[in-house]
Formats: sequence, structure tokens, C-alpha cells
Amino acid sequence: MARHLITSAIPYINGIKHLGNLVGSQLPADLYARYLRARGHEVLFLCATDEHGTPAELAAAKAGKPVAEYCAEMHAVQARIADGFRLSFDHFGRSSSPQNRALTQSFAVALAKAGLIREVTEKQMYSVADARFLPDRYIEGTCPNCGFDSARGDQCDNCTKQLDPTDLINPRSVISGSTDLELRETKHLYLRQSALKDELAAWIDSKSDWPILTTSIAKKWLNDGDGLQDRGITRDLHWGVPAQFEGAPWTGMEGKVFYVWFDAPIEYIACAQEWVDAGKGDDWERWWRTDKGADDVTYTQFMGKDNVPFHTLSFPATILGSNEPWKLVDYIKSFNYLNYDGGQFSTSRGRGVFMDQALEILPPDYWRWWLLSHAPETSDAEFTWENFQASVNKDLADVLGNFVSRITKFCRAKFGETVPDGGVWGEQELTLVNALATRLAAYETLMADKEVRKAAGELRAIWVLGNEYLQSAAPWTTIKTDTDRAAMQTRLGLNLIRFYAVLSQPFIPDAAAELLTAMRAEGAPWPEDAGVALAALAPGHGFAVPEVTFAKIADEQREDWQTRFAGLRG
RNA sequence: GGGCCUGUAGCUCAAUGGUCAGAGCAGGGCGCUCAUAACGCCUUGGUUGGGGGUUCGAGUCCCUCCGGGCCUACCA
Repeated sequence: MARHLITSAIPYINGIKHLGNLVGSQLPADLYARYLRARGHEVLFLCATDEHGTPAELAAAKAGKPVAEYCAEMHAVQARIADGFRLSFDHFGRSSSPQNRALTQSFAVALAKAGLIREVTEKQMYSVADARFLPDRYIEGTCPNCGFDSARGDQCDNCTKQLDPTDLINPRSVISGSTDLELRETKHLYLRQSALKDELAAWIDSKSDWPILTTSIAKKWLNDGDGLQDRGITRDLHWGVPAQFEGAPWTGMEGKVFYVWFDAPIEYIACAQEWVDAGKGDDWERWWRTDKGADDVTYTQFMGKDNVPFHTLSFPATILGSNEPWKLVDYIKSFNYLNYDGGQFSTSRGRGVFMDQALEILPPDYWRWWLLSHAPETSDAEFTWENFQASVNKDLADVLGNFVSRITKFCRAKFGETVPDGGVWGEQELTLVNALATRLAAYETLMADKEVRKAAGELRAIWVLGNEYLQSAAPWTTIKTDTDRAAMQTRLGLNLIRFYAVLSQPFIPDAAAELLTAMRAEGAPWPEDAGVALAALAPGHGFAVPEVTFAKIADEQREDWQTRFAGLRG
């Protein structure tokens, strides 16, 4: 038994996430957490909403609400949807929590003591009409390079040229359209990441088993240009962790907050405190403090590729630079993007299927299975309705669901709704059990390695073995001449349902639970030995014939959804 | 512009430099009748994006061209 800390990249508070966001972090993290729990490991699986920053302020303003109220509402919405997808967080926290505020400020002090914070006075664009400083991309104007009239202050979307807001012709605020902009001096704190460059590089180099996607992005940032750059960790905003506070080793930071990417990863730690404060646990330090037991913890993070620089460099810089005994991540599993029907999912343009909509049309297991079995691990992947329909119908309805139907209904018709007695395993059964044992071991290895797609493929192959067995054993033929043998074959078939339900739990928890309930085998443990597990349901054990576990997606449904989700989100 | 990833069967994807490039789905044939017209068996299908090179041997390594994607530090 080992102890595993698992975190999923924390979703931004601004709106409901789409399926691409889900498959890139929360869903595979949940798969891994569920698997490890099923294997009897001690797991702490944490996620939260990332609530600070300019987009949250603007979204709240647009909704006509105070930002704190907006975030509280959206947190509840996201928590409900996460629950709908059966994401088994031990706690779903908030980066705006008091715990995170205190911890973020504490980290800043520690970093300052270590000489890793420097003050920088710089000039930023200020919008008089909006009464706020504006990030570069919140300023638009005409591109000096190509003449595009909606170029952003950081880059022109038309000609891709890198820009500075002061390069723009006729710059205006994206928020209000106001052209009353001026450069104002402002002071910010910078984290001296450059001072930690060698230490970070050595650490990254030691991680030879990480996905290429993870290490290549990290190395790029470490080595690009002049190497790892210092990063501003404060912003001129109101919504965030105040950068001026009692005990702060600097002055003049009133009205400023820490940058979201500084406080968001710290929420991983604060979330464990929230977990304890919510009465769900009693000791968070044994998960996070290496001086208090966390040395034994294996820490795995899941995220989309856009989050990699912050998790491989910025956050580790915060941890290492603090000189405090915090647990560093052991493995970073990163994902590419999921595209939608020939283009990108887009939150801003409402393109694709969003988490709430997905749950409105189908149960979570359908989405979990398709998304995980098509997880964008080696490259970007593509969602199409045709592929979704075909995969789900074949894998879930035909291969697994129909297997359950055929054996339970056969048994009911011939022996009644109890596990039949008689007969002993022969050559055919031992061959099956051996094949299952081999595939089970492969499945366990793939799950432990976080090879999501391959694990899904192995699980499916395990389901297929049941159909192959039934087909060749043919109890419906056997029963005509040898009742005992037919009973034995049927008994094994029923045990396969229980076996499959246990193995399938991480992918399709609802269906697995339904099957275990039907087989009256709730709480069945992970099989230590396939042969033993496949004899667990003894003669006389009652069961119920399950309702159709997975209904098929009809062509009309698919076409309807295809049309419905083609355009903008209504 | 720079960097990284990627291109393999109609589709979605595999393949430590080493048998004849493999699976699933789709297509074709046969079988079965317990089952959600489900299942099983067999099978068609490839100049591995193009071109060069290294090597006894290249999908894999190098160069180049073409296509797709991501990142490029003030969105998060």
C-alpha cells in the first residue's frame, strides 16, 4: 500500500469547461485516483477552481455581480458538473480561500527571505475610463505590420507578429472601447526564477520517464533565448491575494494582488488544508510536508499542455525557492488538445460540447469511456459525432452491455435468477482464466503507467474475452445434453460480470456500480487472482437481470446533436 | 521568425533501429441463435506525406520539401 497525492489542473472560474478541458486534466486524474483506490492505496485527490485574475473580474462585471459572488456561484456550478461526471475529488476547493491567501503570502515571504524576490518598476497601459491597468491582450488597435484593425496588444491575430501595446495604431480598451489610454508607472514583484535555473534544469533532466510533451516544453522554457526569465508575480488588480499584507517584507504594493499563476498552484496545497477544515481529513501536512511524512507520498499532476510551463518551472521554483520542506511533484502527465469536428473547441466562441450540455444528453459513463479511450496523449485528438456514436455503441452497448444481457437472460431462462450449481472447470475454462490473468496484469501495468488509451484498449480486450468464451462454450447448446456443464459455463459467465464490473470501475463507475448491485456483489475487491475472483459468486448466489446497461445512440439522435452543437452555444 | 509535437489501412490509433508494419471500427464471407439485429471465426485493405542520405537493416536516425497543431513568457 502506498500513498498517492493526485491533483488535476484547476479549471478557471470563468464559465463552464468543454470536453477538451475535461479530458486534458480532471478526467484522467479521476481515472488514476479511482484505480489506485481500487488497488487499496491511500489516495488524496484534489482539485479546485482558479478564481483570480482579469477574466474573472470582467465576467463578474458582465454578469452584473460582485466578483466574489460571481465566483461563489460559478464554483457551485462547476462542483455540480464535476459531480455529474463522477469526478471523485476528495475536495474541490477554491483558490480564493483564506487558506490559500495565507499560504500564498507565506510563500512570498519565504521567497523574499531567500533573496528571490525583486522589485521592478515598469510602465503599463492604464485605461482612464475603465479605471484600471490593462493586460496587453485587453488592448486592441490597428496592426502596424499588416493593418489588421483588431490586433491585440500582445500579438496580431492576423499576421501573428509579436506586438507591444504601444506599437498599436489607435489603441483602445477591449473592455470599454475607450481610447483614453496612458502609460503609467507601476511597481511589481518578480520571482527570480533565473537564479533557480540550474537547479530546475537538473531536476527536469532527472525525470526521464515523463511524457515527452512535458519535458520538451520545460526544456524549451529553460533554454530559450537567454534562458529562464524572471517572472512578475503581482498584478494591478483588486481580485486576488493582496500583495501588501502584515509582515510583508516590502512596501508600496497596496492595491495590487499576486498573479493568478503564482497563487493557483499553491492552491494545491491550500486545498489540502481546506479538505481538513471541511472535516474530511485530519492531517494535510503528511501529504505535503516532507518533514511530516510526505516523503512517502507519490505526487502526480495531470494537465493540458498549456499548463506545463507553470507546473514544471514556476511552481517548482516557488517550492524550491522557499527553502521549506514542501513535496515536489513526482510525475507530470500532460495532454494535447481535443479538437471538435475539424476545428477547435472554443469557450469564447461556444463551439463544441460543454460539460453541462454533455450531461444533458447522455450519462457520464458514455463520455468518460469515449474521452478516456481517445485521450490526446501523443498528439491532438479529434471528436466527431460519428466516431463517438460508433465507439460507444460498439464498446459499451455491444461488447460489454450485451455480454451482460446474454448471460443473465440465459441463466434466468434456464436456471432462474441464482447462480447455478454443478460441473467443474475444464480445459476451456482454464484457458480463459489464464488469458484473463495475462490481460489483467497488462491492464494493471498500463493503469499504473497512466497509459490511458492503452489501458482502455486492454480493458476492452478483457470484455471481448467473455464473448469469445460464451461463443465457443455455447451453454445454450451444452444444456441440451449436459446440464451440469451448462451450469458451470453459466456460472463462469455470471462471475465474469462481477469481474468486469470491478475492473471497469475507474472508467465507467456508474455502470460498474449497477452491475455489482445486480450481481449482489457490492464492494467486490480488486482481483488478486483471476481464478479465485471468477469463482467468487458461488452456486445459490442470487442476482438480478440488469436493465439495459448502455442504450445505443440512434442515428437520429446523433444527427440531432450534430446540428445542435454545430453553431454557437445558445 | 524561433522552438516543439505530428503525418502509418476508408476512420481512430499501435509498433526499445531488427521476423511478413499491427489493433479496433467500417467493408466482404461464413457460423451461431443465449443476447441490446447482439456475438464468434475468417478476410479485403499500406510505396508508413514527397524526395534524398546514414546503416547489414529505417515507420523509427539525419537533411530537405509539403501538410496539420501547439507554444513563444502580460489570458489563464
